[in-house]
Amino acid sequence: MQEPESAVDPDWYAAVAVPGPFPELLEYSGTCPSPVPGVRARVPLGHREVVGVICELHSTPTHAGKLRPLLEILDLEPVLPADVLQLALWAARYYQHPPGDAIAGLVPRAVSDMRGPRLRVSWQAVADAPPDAKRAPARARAYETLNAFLNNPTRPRQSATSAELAEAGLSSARLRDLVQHGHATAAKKALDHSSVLSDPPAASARIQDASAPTLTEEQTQALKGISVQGQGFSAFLLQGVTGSGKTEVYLRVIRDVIAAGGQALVLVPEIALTPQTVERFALRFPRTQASHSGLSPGARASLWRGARAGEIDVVVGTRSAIFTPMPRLGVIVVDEEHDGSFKQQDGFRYSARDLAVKRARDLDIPVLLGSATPALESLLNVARGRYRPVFLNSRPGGAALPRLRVLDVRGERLDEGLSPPLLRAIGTRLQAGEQALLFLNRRGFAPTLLCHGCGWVAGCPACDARLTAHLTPRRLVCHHCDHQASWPAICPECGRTDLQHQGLGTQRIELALQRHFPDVPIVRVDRDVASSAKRLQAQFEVVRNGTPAILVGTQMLAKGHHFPAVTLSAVINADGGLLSADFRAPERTAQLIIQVAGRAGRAGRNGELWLQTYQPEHPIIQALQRGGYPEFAALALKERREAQLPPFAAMAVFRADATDPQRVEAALQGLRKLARALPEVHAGQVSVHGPVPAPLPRRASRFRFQLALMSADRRTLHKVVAALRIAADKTDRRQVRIGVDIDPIDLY
DNA sequence: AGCACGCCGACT
DNA sequence: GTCGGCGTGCTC
Repeated sequence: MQEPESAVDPDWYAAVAVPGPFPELLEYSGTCPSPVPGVRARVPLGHREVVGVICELHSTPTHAGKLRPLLEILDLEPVLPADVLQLALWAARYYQHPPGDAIAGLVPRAVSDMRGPRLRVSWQAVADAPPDAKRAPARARAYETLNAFLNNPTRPRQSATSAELAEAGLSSARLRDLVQHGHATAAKKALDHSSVLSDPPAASARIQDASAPTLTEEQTQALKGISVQGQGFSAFLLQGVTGSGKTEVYLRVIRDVIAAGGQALVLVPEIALTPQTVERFALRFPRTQASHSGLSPGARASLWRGARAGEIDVVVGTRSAIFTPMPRLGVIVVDEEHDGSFKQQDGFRYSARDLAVKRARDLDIPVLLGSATPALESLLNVARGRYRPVFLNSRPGGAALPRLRVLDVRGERLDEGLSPPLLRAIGTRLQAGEQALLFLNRRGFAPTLLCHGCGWVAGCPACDARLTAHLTPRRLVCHHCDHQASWPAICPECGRTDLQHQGLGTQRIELALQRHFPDVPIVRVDRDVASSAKRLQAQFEVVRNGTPAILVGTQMLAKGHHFPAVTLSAVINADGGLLSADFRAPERTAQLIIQVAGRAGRAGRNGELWLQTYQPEHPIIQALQRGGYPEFAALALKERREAQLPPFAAMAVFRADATDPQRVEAALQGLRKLARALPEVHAGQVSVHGPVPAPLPRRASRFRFQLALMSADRRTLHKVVAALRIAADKTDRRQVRIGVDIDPIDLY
């Protein structure tokens, strides 16, 4: 290929993060004015041009092969400041993800378009050389389409973008073909997005704490224990029961940081990032901004710009906010640190919580992890002296933690999953003018639709899963791939009308409660309701006035929201998480139960938590009943230690999927074989498990397998994983997709 | 990922 | 000859 060779010798060599599945940075040569790492550059890549981020500069080449010259530096100032760039590169290495791809996902599109050059390609027909309609009819048709588009009588134009033409039915390949044969000319035009970078927020008072509540004695002690100023790196685990005022402690810590001219980053779980959460910070610190995946490109760019320029004091965001550039960052807070949403579940599978600790260490600033139900990982870090524990044990206002009532439902005649004692207890609370909250981990009406005549079960055509019956709208829905089907009136197998729905969903509980308590509003909160923000707000409005009501819902109910009038909460089916094959299921179940408990009995009223279970003697339930979460955690840690499972071992999982099940298993079988030949595996320092089919073996028409690796030593494991990944990269992505999940939190 | 190239069968 | 449809291989 002909390359316009630069006449002069290169002055420097740049390692560039280029979007794509490249295991390393790509190297280019450059001349004269040396750029700063973190700026974008236009570079040639194969037969195209892409935009990448310059990560490193060297005076001598590193790559053995030929180097092509970098085409253009696109920024004067880095789009990624050095610390964020280093964090992202470290994370790409740690989580074994292509660095270019990792970095491409971080920078807002409008700030830096990494997902392909945002170049508008415009095309123009050349009139004097139409193709021969006989020899090349397809080409002639393409030419005609182009001509017709440009000479459209209603809207004639000089040129057209490739996107417009694609809509008119001309593929970019066809257009390129026209250009190649001289029937059209192409002109490339860069898209201007400089306008996005403007509007700095008006300077104003940075702290407004006139109305801040006085701290309780315990909060004051906790704050003393944290004593953030000038202490450098330190990781704190703030263990506070629900309602103990953790947020107020965060606010005080952040206050001091801002007063000293610093910035603060607050990470919250996806489900907790509500306008109310942000408002809580914004009232105290006017220069607060929310960061989450739903931001418009403009808002995202503006946040990025403002944070980078130091005009924003507090960023409250979900996991991706960990990469926000903040030049004067003084503290990082991770609220509900045990929450699974801090771990990205596909692609670049980083843990924002763990990266928060890493970033704090790099910057030598404190990090504050808070939870009522800390992850076992974090508790072990306390035990090993890596995190400093801080406790908040009582609830302001003197409300006691709800009493745990384990309700053995064996032999009870349940009405739609509800036992008579529970119904009576709810009735009592309602009569006392109070509210009740019922938790069930499944939305819809019923998880199974079954023919009583022939045993036919409504299944998903694309997954190994049953379709869940939904009542409003009346449909069958796959909760794994969103496949929808109509709810049949007769059995498609045998034609009988004897269709029964089995199992419980939130809609079904809602109906049953309406029957039992016809005069009381039943408020359902799950993903189906939450898809409409207005509807969700309307639902909460009913609850907030404090008159008798019953809330029914999934996870969404268990987290974050304040329901002051709720005095009874119940887990309808506490057994769901006790039977799972995933060794982390008990931990998640216990956390959920405690979270649900936390919804009841606030604001001075004592509450109760009911657990309906078929296994009242189960160790998890026993431990929770005896000593709450700490007792459970001690038990669970002991079990994990004995079984040498995380957090006592490091873990990595290779996940593979393909349309052909044999191919997937064979690919992982190959990796396993390779692993066993490695000395670390052979010597037993690293154990290999599988390959086994994923718990949901077929999802969205793809077959899934996984291969797990564990080791007592993280670095040994990393070494083995790195070696295997090189082999995995050699398998054809188009046949079998293989990805690595470092520190997985879900085996799914 | 994106793109070119080469090979194939089908059509004209 | 061209036209498409694909598998295969490469990109500093």
